[in-house]
Amino acid sequence: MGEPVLSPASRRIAHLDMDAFYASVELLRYPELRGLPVVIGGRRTQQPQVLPDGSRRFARLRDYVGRGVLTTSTYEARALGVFSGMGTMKAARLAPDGILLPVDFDAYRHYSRRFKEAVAAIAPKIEDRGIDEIYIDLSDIPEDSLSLARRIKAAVMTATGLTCSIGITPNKLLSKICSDLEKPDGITILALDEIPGRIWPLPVRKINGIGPKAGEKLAGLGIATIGELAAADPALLQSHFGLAYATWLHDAARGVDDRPVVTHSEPRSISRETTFERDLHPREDRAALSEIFTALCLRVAEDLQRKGYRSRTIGIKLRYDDFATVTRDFSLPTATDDAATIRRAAGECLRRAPLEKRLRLLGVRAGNLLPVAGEGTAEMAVQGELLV
DNA sequence: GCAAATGTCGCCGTTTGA
DNA sequence: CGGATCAAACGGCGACAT
Repeated sequence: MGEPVLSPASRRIAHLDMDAFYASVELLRYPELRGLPVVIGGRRTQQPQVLPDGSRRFARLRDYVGRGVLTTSTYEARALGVFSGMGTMKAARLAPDGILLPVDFDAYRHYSRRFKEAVAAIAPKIEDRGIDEIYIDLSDIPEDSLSLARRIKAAVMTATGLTCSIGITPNKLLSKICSDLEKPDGITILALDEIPGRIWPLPVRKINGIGPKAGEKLAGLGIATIGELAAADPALLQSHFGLAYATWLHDAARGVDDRPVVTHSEPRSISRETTFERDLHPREDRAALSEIFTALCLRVAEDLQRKGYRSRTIGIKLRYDDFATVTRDFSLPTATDDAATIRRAAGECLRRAPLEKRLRLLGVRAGNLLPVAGEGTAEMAVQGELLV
């Protein structure tokens, strides 16, 4: 094709992130907890109890026993050093008086739907990034960024009673960084010529895609800030990270990111996993493990049926008592959503896994998904041809 | 004896088919 | 025919994210 290559028009992309989402939803329900250190999570956390006088009694962190982690904490709890992902027992040491609430995913999904609908009424080009954040392509909307951001925040507040933070920049990478800069309840609008002043002083870990490993490695090279990364010798980066990742690092540090806002996507896998109350031994606890294993397969099958997919590759995940993790896959001749078939395939996987150490977690995954009923999509046609 | 649940993606070694 | 080669698929695993 002799199409001329057009330089992409400059874009305007927002990243919207709900503030302490799970905790904030809980505060709608329990307004008396506002201002207190509140955390969500813990597995087997008790529901608040309603006393005869109508007041509520909440579980305290100090009373928690178990091996769960926190999903979210309020800003008051964060001030005490308590963050999401932290072991609940460890959080209890830091904030024994903190209020501990169980997770209620149905409630969070409900508010998630409502805030996304509210945004969609103003700007429909939305990319879902999980339950509490979205990207929005605002390029086609003729309204200045500040008033648009205010209008979106007001709509979210009206629909949910919740605050959010918004970053607006020419791309997803920068908007994701910016939505975090003025949290909570913030608006950050940034133009490309502000990158040196506002982005380069930040630590490299602020870049979405630089995690603990890459962060440590960069620190070892004396690279702490995004500006230092932007100034780093590309050859040095390439020698430590490989061409592909080094190129991405270099672009990211300079605020270069062409990824589109993707408004539709198909799931790649559906999985269920569970961490046991106590570590289980494959032989001594065979019956218990088998029961859990079958239940996980059943739940995966239910998920597949409910969402209208069949899977051709079943996988398992084992986490041992030393936290080492292994996975095994098994591909089927034809895609399935049947629990017994999944169970047999998962059993094949299990036979190939080491079973000497005690286990703390078991997971079952269905990959290679085919939409089941839907009209003939491109991928169905492709998958069909391969069998001819 | 801390460390959840769910999901995506990329890399790499192996297998397989041409 | 054996060998070299190449691409696609597969399987395992690690990194990263919310």
